[in-house]
Amino acid sequence: MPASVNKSAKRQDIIRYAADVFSKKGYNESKMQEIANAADIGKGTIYEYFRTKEELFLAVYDAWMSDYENVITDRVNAAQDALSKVDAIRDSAVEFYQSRAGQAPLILEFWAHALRTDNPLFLERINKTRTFLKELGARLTSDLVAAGWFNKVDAKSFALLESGFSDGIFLSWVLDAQSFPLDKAFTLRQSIIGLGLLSRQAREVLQERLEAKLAKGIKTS
Amino acid sequence: MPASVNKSAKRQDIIRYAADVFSKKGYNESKMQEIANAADIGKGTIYEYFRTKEELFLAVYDAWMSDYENVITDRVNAAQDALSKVDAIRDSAVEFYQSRAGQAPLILEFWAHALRTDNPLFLERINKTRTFLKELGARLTSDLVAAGWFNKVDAKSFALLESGFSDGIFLSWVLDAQSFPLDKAFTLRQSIIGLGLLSRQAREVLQERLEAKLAKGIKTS
Amino acid sequence: MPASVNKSAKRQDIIRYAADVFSKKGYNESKMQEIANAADIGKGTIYEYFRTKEELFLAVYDAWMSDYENVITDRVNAAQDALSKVDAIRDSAVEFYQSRAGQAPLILEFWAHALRTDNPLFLERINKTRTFLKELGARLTSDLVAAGWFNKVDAKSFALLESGFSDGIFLSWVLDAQSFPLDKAFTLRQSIIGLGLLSRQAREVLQERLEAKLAKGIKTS
Amino acid sequence: MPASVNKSAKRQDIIRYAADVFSKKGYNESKMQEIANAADIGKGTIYEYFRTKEELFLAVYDAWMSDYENVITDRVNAAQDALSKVDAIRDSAVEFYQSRAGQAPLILEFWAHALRTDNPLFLERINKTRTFLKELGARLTSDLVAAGWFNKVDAKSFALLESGFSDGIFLSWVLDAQSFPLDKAFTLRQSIIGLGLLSRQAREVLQERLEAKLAKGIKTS
DNA sequence: CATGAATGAGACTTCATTCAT
DNA sequence: AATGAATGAAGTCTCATTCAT
Repeated sequence: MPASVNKSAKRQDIIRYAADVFSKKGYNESKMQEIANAADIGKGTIYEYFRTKEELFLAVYDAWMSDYENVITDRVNAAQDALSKVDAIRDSAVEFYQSRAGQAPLILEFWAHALRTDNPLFLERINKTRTFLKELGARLTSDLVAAGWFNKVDAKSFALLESGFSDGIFLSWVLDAQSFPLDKAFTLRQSIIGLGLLSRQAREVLQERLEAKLAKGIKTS
Repeated sequence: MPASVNKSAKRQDIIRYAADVFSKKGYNESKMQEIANAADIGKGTIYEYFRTKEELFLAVYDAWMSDYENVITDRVNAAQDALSKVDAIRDSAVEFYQSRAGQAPLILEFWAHALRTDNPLFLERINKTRTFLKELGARLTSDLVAAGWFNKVDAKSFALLESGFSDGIFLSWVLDAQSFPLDKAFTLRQSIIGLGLLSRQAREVLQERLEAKLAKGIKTS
Repeated sequence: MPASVNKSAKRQDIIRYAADVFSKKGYNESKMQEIANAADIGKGTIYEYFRTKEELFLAVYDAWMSDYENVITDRVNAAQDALSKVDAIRDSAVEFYQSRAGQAPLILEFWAHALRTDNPLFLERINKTRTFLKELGARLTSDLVAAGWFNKVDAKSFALLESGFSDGIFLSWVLDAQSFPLDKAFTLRQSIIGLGLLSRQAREVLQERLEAKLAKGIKTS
Repeated sequence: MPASVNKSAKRQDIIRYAADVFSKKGYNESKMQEIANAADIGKGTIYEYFRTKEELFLAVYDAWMSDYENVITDRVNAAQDALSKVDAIRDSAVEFYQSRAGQAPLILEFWAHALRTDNPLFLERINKTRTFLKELGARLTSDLVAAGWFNKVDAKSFALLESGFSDGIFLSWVLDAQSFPLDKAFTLRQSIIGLGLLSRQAREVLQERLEAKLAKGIKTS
């Protein structure tokens, strides 16, 4: 009779409603009672599915990030060559963030919470996705170098940086109240990364030195 | 006898100790009593200088960001030409973040708090620094284009993106437990932005299209 | 098992215990913890039934005054003629106050609180009972005039004054540490009001003038 | 140079300003800082003249009541015969209350505070004035009986009751937001007390019994 | 399984009072 | 004498969590 007929489905239900509440109020201002009301269940029922508020919060983040990884994986697998795979990542990231624009502050809340809680699971979960993205990025970068599209670049360093770029654009977008088009920003990012800004003349002067740096990456010494 | 002999100095004292506590515990887990203990003053004394916990939190952020802006302004002013000014920004950002590595989580905490509080002062304060950085970045970018170092690029769009890049790298650094050298990352960022990753052959194919995108920026339609 | 098995009964319980505490300590010196202890419940439980301390205080007063009005109404209805109804009011007032002698200071506390709080509900509640008593008094006075027991007197003015007399006697009784018999005082009051103090000779001199004043009441000019 | 050049005068100053603040806010909501501001002195200065907030409060009440007693004493002494002395009391009471209408709630606050504080001085001070009034009233009543104006009445009982009547009218006046003319109410009171309400016929029936009660007063059995 | 009444630890904030200047 | 910065005890109210039904 209810929308969710088994434990797992109901768990998903709660996560969905909790995500809404957490998004709007942040972790500390979200009350278990409010989440229960949103999910139209009793306050005690939440505790049948999650031991603590923190565990629920983690589950919400986990659901978001798993969705994110899955969307990207699907799109990347569907793309034929490295170049289209890169586009696939960019497009799925943009679409994903935009489709959940209302919940975007949640991500910041997770990051902040992960840094302040004693519970190591939060940082672990964050790094799971970060590692997924960095490895995927490094793999594609290597492919693009191998295919002759890219100059030699330290793939791991670049992937780390690039995932930072993405998060940074997303962060700007959120702090600026989503006032600029996210897709355009990601496209511009790609143009910059691809072409660089230097003029022909400047490039002639600096090329050698900069190529060395790209190849070396950010490794210590 | 006391370290601080006047109201203003004592206020700074409290801000300094509060910054430590907020950094370690986050906003909600930081207790006024704990801050008072750290500053070795009575709990009530804090309220002689700050009306609420939130006001103190804002003052801590304001102090941080004001310092940041001042450091950058000084270094930029001391630099002679646009190219060294760009380096000055990069260097002062890196040094500033590194010198306060322990308080880095504070920034995330502010961002998260700003997005959920009803108090508009938080977002306003954040945007003050963001605007400062974007305008400085746009100005320098225009100079570099005018000087022939850069190809034509929409300066405001690029500055927005670049400040996002910086925040993103900083974010990565914090979430990765500061496990990579921040200066190397910023240097690599600069190489990428300058030279781009495309190989000579790929560049020939894509140059025209990408240059158009750089000139256009992220403006809508 | 518990003394109160439903929400409403438990609410009444809390009101009863709160009345005790408020009576003994006054509003400000009564602590929620103390009331909770008296009622043998958790501090938080009070807040399940009353949103604030003030709301609880109002509920205590409301319960007292509702009881008071009900007692009087019952007794007045049971009395046959106007004269016995007047006695009924006097008797029920005296008995009511005496039966709750220990809580008498509460009334003063309400009056004082009502005059200083911003919450208009307090004065409204006070005036509800005052209006009830004044209207009842005016009605009976008119009946007694009509029945020839009383000379012509402005019924509303007299009722206002008489309810003031009652409160005044009660006030004296409380401030004098309840050191005189309340019933005797009310009886004496009734004798004075009925017969007046003037001697036969004085009456002859003053009767006409005073009767005019009684008929006129306290209306302006 | 200052308005008050000696300790005693400054003490009076503080009392005056404190009376204003206490009147407006009540005891608990009046803050020492606020009183200091009103008196345009430093917070600590109040403590040069009063040991505690309660002592200041008591001093305010004492000043009020001393003024009250003095006004009445002066007017009563100026009156020639017992009958005019009675009028003098009534008039000075009415005028005094009206001249300080804004501070009227203060009296209630005192009464309430006296009943709840452990400090016995409050009730003692209240009873000082009450005794003054009751003794004065009893003396005048005896005079009026002796002079043949009044029937035989227990003077002490009547004086007790009558001072209760006065307080009761004052109370009504305050709780009804001073919406009726106080002088008219006191005049009506006097008419009732003098003449009584009973009609000629009723009086014939009840006279004997009521006169016995008046003579007996409220003494216990 | 589901619930929601009960709980009490704990936080922020207030403010009377002190005391060094 | 006058001040006001400093204090910390104390109070109201919140809310995650429990558990009997």
